Amino acid sequence: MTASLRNVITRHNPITLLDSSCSPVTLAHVHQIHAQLLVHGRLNHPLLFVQFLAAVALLSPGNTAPSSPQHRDRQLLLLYSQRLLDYSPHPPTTFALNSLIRAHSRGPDPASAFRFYRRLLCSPDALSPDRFTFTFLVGACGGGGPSSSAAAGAIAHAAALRRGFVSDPHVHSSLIRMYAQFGLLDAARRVYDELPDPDLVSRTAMLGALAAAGDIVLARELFDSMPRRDTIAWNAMIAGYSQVGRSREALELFSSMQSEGVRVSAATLVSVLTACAHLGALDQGRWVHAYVQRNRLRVTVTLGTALVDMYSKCGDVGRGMDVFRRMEEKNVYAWSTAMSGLAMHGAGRECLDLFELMKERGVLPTGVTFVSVLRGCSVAGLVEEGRRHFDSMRDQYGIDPWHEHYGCMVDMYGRAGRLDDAVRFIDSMPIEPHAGAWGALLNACRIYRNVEMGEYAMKKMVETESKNHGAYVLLSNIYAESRNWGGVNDVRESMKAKGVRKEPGCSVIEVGGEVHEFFVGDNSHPRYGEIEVMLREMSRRLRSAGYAAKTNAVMFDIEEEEEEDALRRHGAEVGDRLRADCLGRGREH
DNA sequence: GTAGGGTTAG
Repeated sequence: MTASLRNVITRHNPITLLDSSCSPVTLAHVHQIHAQLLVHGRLNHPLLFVQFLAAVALLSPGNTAPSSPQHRDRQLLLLYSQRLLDYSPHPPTTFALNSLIRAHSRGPDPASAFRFYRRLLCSPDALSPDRFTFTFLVGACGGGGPSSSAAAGAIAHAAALRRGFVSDPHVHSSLIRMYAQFGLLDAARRVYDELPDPDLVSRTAMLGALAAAGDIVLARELFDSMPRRDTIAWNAMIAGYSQVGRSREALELFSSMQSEGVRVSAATLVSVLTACAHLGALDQGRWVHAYVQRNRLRVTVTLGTALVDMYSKCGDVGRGMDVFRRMEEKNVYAWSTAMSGLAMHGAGRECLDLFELMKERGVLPTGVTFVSVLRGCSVAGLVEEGRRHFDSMRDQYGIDPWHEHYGCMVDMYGRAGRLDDAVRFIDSMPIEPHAGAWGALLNACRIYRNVEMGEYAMKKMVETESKNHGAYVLLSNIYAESRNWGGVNDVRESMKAKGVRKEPGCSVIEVGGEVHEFFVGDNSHPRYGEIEVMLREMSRRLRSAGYAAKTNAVMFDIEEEEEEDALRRHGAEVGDRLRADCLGRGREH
């Protein structure tokens, strides 16, 4: 039960039917409380009446599946508070309407917050909006829900401007965040520049806006220029680095944060875990997990999800599932993350079992969930089941498949060797196939050595995305596997002619908490000499154990004699195996 | 009596 509602009951009414541990509060509870308050005549006090109204309105937020009983209850609670307002024995106040605007800003239809704003303006009691009104109203426009819109946000902004509230610190920072949510960086900046000396919160909001727009350099400049930085400001900067994939900088900043003695929060750790997941930095990720346990931090859904993701992406899916099982609350993010981890590690059946469990628990899948479901089917070779799930997306959940889902389906048919079905599937697509769909087909052609269809897929892929080097590399590998060196050469020539460049491959490994990055042919590491000696030794032992490097298909754009050498240092396929076989040993799994 | 900035899945 929320503190505010408890206060209403206990402070003013000694007879309470409710014990403080009974949460969540349902409509039935509210009826009981309402009855008690009425019986004791408490609602005759305007102040208590409006406090009750506000408490009921604010019980409603939360993202629950539309089909769940909690969701219906929450909707009804919102309606209940409106009825309280409609049938109130007291004239409405700005406070009461603010509460409803606020409640709607967190609900499923934030735009309806405007209904109460209008009611405020048109009220016969000459009410006027205050700084709270605009903070809630602007907040209702962002959020990214189905009814949030930048146009509504601009209207709220204009109204706040007309009434002189944009320099209120709360309104100011809400405006910056709202515009940033719509990707309107310039609008956010204009608001920001309006104040000569924005406070810490507005600065942090602007920092976040810059980072979200990808301007991490400016974000860092703002961060460095801040006269004061609290935990949230640090979090915003670390999250910014994590989100744009500058994971090492995220970890570096986290380390400075600690040496400066700034308090670390759960949100900090979530961003740090994202960075660890990106880098495959298992040791650092484990350190974060230990930190959580040592400090007895509550494993919230967000933190738990980040841990599951980190363990899965760093190769320890078992530990990830341990964390997942222990999580108290599991939302669709948590389930999708766990499913993605299982699919990633080839545990397709387990991924699908988890999907069934998730539905049983009343959690509604999203498009992202279905990406994991289809991957699970793909890796487990469950073509028919995959097809059923794919069809259920639209039929049962009203989700129109995205490019990713079509790509997964092609991959599924392709991996199963059903190349003709894959092509038929592409032909039947209601949207224009993207490079990824052709890429999946091309990859299947490589697996099943179908040169002719591979050439066709390559042609289509290049038509869709002329600079996609992946297409060239895949086709070149097909030629290489069939020992068609002329074909390999042709691909190389045509890449040169079209100015397509293959990005140098890059491997990342973490040793003793430090992340090391290696590009193809890169010998700039300070301990390169030692590494080289070790690689030779590993190569020798692998050979004596009967392992033959698969050089024919992997190589691209490298001279034959360099091949095996380069493979040991790098290589998408073989490099990973080397790493898993040799360096990964000794780690606890 | 109400409020703002940072955190999770492809």
